[in-house]
Amino acid sequence: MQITLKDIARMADVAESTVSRALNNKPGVGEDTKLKIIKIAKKHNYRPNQLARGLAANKTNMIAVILSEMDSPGNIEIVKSLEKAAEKNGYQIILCNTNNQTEKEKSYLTLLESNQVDGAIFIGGKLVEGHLLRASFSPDNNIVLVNRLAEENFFTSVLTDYSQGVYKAVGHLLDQGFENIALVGGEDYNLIEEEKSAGYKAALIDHGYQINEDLIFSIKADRKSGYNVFLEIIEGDIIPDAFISTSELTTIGLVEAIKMGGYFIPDDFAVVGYGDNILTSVIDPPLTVLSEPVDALADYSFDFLLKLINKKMKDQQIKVLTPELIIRESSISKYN
Amino acid sequence: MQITLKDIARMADVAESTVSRALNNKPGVGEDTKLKIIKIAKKHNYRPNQLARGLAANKTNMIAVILSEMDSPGNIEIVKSLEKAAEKNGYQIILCNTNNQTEKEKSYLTLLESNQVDGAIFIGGKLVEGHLLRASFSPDNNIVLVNRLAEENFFTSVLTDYSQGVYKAVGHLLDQGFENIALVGGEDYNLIEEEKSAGYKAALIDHGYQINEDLIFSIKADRKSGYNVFLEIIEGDIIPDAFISTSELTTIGLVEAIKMGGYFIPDDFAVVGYGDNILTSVIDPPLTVLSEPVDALADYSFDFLLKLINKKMKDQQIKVLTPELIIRESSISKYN
DNA sequence: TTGTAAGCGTTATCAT
DNA sequence: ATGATAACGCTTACAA
Repeated sequence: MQITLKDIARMADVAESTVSRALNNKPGVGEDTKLKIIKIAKKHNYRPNQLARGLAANKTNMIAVILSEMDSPGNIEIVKSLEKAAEKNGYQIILCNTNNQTEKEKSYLTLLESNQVDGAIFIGGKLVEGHLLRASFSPDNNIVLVNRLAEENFFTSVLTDYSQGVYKAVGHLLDQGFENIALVGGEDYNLIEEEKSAGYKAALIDHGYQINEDLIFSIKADRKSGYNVFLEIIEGDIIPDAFISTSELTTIGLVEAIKMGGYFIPDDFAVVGYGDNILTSVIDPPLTVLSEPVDALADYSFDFLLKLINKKMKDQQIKVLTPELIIRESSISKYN
Repeated sequence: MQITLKDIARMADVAESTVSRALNNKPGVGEDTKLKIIKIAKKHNYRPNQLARGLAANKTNMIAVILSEMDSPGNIEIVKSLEKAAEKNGYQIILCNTNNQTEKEKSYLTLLESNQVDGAIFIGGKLVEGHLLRASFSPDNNIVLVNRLAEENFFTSVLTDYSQGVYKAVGHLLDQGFENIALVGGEDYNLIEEEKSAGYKAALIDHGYQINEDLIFSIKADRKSGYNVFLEIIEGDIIPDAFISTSELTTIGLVEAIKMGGYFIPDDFAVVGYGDNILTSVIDPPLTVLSEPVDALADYSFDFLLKLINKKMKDQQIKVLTPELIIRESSISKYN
């Protein structure tokens, strides 16, 4: 069995409460008794039982980070950044992966509802559903959303401005002389997808072009779908000369399909992908990408969560960050 | 405030213990009272406080998975597989990333020592150090090691047989007519690196070749080091015609450097990489790789941990799994 | 079948 | 400055 507060109290010949105060640096302990207690604790490698502590203090110093998708290096980057912020503030992170399954999300939500964590950050995922919305109604459930939208915007959230991102990408491709730009977005009917196509359309119109709905594709955000959509497209009536792909995995698949078909990037098709990370960086040729502000997403969301936990958040906060367009070979026209 | 057992007991007009029994499907509750209680609990969306439950029962149904490296897709695959196993057995996973930092490992170890988790699985990382060894002495600390060695083998562990893996790779390359095979391994002086070079040497000798120590390289297991080691090698005296790279990230860097130098794979240099996953699959040309048995690693390690937790492990167990050589274009000689 | 009560290891309140 | 004690929400003998 582990050594407990009580044991230490006995050994130091003081009350448990004194030991607790001493070990937690709380006022009201004599300097010498404090030293004595600390020494004994160290000697016996004392570790406070966090369950008991959490139960008594109603605070665990743990937060849950709930990930919709673990195969996205961009998400992993956000997590790593969150880890740093958490460590700096004395919090530990529980990382949970839902694989976009609502059931798993519900199950992880109980971490919050059963007081195992002080708050939760949800990264990515589908439009917020009822269970999350209901949970958010309790002021005890501190929730921050990252890159995720809800019909009604009750949530403290940090968002990437996909609309702006796609707008930039379209502008760049038009500059390069590409005129038939296809948008490959996610299939989930949700507001984020709407944003993407809004940015796409706005950019085209602002530059004096027509919108062709047949060049907007909604597919599952995985590699295979990215691959298949290209096969489908080249069988179609309108063949684009450029692609904007708005998820990491579809980008991978799309590029694969293009190369497998014997076409060249950017000569036959220009490509703007998503996410500036190890996965997209391995692709040949070097890919122009919309780069997510991963560190800022992490910093803002952790900061918001901390404020929620400490009841320092007066009004609901929403922070919108703009992705950066990093231009590389895959979108540079040979005619330029 | 959340609703508690006591509240439900009051509403149902029974004792708390009865509620506890009813909600935990324990014997000794009348069918009708049980139904009544469950109904009330459901109606009020009751969630047991897991801290209190863990404190009372000395069991949290959570395990920690402590990852040395989050950028390795292979490790992520193991985690995903562990998640499935955990879910099936009613456990929740706390995922922790140490980034190979001993300090972080120590800090996460307190999850075990402070009873927040029932056990821990350590994936990858350096040779086991004192803190882990000491922790393992307490029978309360249920620990399983995956792909990690200790000087003294006190740990329940699941291992990939890197020696066998490299042995296979060398044999294959020799078959293909490559005769100057370089081994690019990790820098950490630890037993795993020794195993790799042991497999390398054994294969060469068994096939009647000499060993050239200058063809064995020990570098940091990251992308940049993989890149740099190639630059260094082509400046050297002996130029190899094939590479075996034993980590995912060095493989990426190595291939990059080869291509950047204007060389072709496999014509100028054959390459056998490590890890059959999304990252290595994106590389052009398709890479011959040593494929880690990720699912088996996960299944065995979770199974072992469960046995440890339930005190069903009689003797210390060590399971060794052999990686598979998946042959693709990058190691096929044009002269064959 | 059901209730009573002790106990898990802390923190926090109130005396002293 | 220190101690005694209740409380956190649950589980589990033991009693009824």
